[in-house]
Order: sequence, then structure tokens, then C-alpha cells
Amino acid sequence: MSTYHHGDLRTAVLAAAGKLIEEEGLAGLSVREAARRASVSHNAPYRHFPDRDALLAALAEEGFAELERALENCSGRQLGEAYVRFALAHPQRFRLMFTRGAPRATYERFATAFAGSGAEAKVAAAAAWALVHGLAGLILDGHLENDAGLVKKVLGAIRFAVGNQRSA
Amino acid sequence: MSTYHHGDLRTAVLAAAGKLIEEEGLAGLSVREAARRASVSHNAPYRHFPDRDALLAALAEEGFAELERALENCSGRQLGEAYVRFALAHPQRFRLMFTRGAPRATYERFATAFAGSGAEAKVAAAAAWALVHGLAGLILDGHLENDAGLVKKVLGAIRFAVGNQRSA
DNA sequence: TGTACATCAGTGAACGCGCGTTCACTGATGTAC
DNA sequence: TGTACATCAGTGAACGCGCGTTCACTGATGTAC
Repeated sequence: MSTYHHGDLRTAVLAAAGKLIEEEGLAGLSVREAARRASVSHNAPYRHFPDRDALLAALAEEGFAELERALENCSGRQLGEAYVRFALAHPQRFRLMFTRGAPRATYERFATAFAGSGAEAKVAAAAAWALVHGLAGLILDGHLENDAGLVKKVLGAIRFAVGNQRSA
Repeated sequence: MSTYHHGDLRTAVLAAAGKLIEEEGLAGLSVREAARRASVSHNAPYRHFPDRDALLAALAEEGFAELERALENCSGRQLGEAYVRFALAHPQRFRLMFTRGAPRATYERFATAFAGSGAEAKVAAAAAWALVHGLAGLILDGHLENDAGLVKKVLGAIRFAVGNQRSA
């Protein structure tokens, strides 16, 4: 069996880069190391990604797709919990995504979780998103501990002053 | 006038590094460039910081001191607004601080903003902190726009379910 | 007041490093005839 | 069914880069006598 042609190197490099970024952080993520881990020469990835930045972009995009899947069919408090769970499962990816990406679909999910379409609902959606985003950030940077169900408690302790009262 | 001895190189390097990180981001912050901007040879900073990491640590520490000053005498909604304002004024510094530092005093400020000392008050403090932290993060990464006083609106739209009702 | 000397903040050359990226190449695959 | 050929995903050598850090040094400062 020849291995000259990998078959699915794009996917393999992406997977390797995904592991790598969690282990070494964004600064430690190099095209060369990703190639090494995919058992391929150091510039084979360039057949699939024009440059390092494109690899990062692909990583972020993949992350948003996963996040979307994780939030699917969630609403109310579960939406918030799923969001935080995703961040805690992929800290570096999460950071990368929001540092460089455009989480349009993710925002939509929070927006539609608040029924009204008026200005108040938009504010509530922003508040809910900010709350879980901050919660995720503080926990994964070690400033809050997710002990004793802190996330649930926080999500339970908040009320949004919108006509249609749904807590996130 | 001789310039062989700088006089206050530590401060100068720190200031240069502070500007540099805002302009180029964490990855673009090098000891050499900071030295260059302080008009000093590339390794003069090593008289004041054992290594690059120590420079980053000093930058973070200085940031927390500034944040403390910004939050001083604030409570309730103003506390939240001051927090976001600080983050927006020093995006990269803010990121650095929370990525590597230990914001003990900052947390205390949120904790004492909620009068009760029970578990509920702690949860409310965490919620308030998470809310403003997330708001800051999303705005400075460009995912929310601080148009039309979004921050004020969000802070106004939230109620914390604690005995002592103070909104952050 | 002057002088010897310790201190230590600066200098500039040098090192080794892994990186991103380019280049000319090679070999596997599939398709037209 | 066989053969010529185009395609293009891989290879490996090479480049230039700025970086962090170390080294031996130099020159300004302040202090003991």
C-alpha cells in the first residue's frame, strides 16, 4: 500500500492542528508541527492551505460549525450551558474562534432564543450571550471555578427585563 | 548630557511594550522591539526583566493596578461600565491580563458590590463579573457593537436574584 | 577635595532556533485514444 | 486492453527572518578613604 498520496490530508492536518492548538496554544501552532503530526512532509499542507493564516481560518470555521451543532435544539438555560460546555471542551479553539472569526450563526441562536423582535429583545440576547461568553472565559482562564454547578447557579440567578421573560 | 545610563529604563521599556502590544498584539510583542522603541540596545531590557515572560508578567500586573484604579469608588452599574471601558481602552492588555494573571483584587470588587456574604451573593458576584467580562470580550472582538449605549442597556436589562438587589 | 575602586546599567557581536515559504522535483492517479 | 499523457499531491533542500538569550565588554555613578 502506497502512502504517497494521503487521500484526505486536509482533514488530517486540520485534526492535527486542532489537537496541537489545545496542547500548545495559538503561538505553538505551526504549519510544520501540524504536518509532522499528520506524518507528512513539512510543506505538504501547503497543497491544502495557502498559508498558516488559512489554516487558522479553517480551524475557526470548523469550530463554529461544531458550536452550532452543540447549540442545536437548545434553548433557555440549556443554551447557555451548552455554550460554556463547548468552550471548556476546546479552550484554545474557542479563543481562536472569537479572536478572528465571525460567529454570525451563533449570535442568531441567542437572538432567536428571545422571542420578541424589538429593541428590548435584542438587548436581552446580547446580555445572555455576554453572560455565558464571560462565564466561559473566566472559567477557562482559571478565574472562576465551575464547582458545585456554578454555571447553572449563575444562569439561574439572572433575570432579563424583557417583556417575554425567558432566562438564558 | 550623557545617555549611557537611561535612568528609568524599566518604566520606559514597560511603556514601550504597552504601546507595542496594542499595536501588534501579543505575538508581535518582542523584547527586541520594545528595546528599539525605548531607544536602547536590544538586550538592555534584560537588566530589568529576566526574560520575555517577566516582561509580560509586569505588563499584566501593571494592567491590574490600572484596572483597580479605574474601578475604585465605583459600584453598581458604574462598576460594570468602568470595567468595559477599561477593556475597550486597552484590548490587548486586557486579554493578556486575564490570559496569564490572577485578578484577585478585581474579583473582590465584584464580590463586595453584592452586600450579602452568603452563597447567593457569591453567585451574583460571579454573574455580574461574567456579564461585564463577556460584554467586553465580545465588543472588543467585534461581535457586538457598543452602539447606542449597548453596555448601559445590557446592564440595565439584568436583574440578579439575590436578597439584596443591586444591579451591577 | 581628590583618588581608587566597586557596582552595575548599558553595548554590540554572536549563537542557535524553528519558523513560513519557495523551489524544482517525483511519483501516483485517472483519462483520452 | 494497452499506452501516452496531463494533473497534481506529495517530497526534500534551501532561503531568509526575527527572535530570545548569552557573552565579554565599556563607561557612568557613587562611595570609602
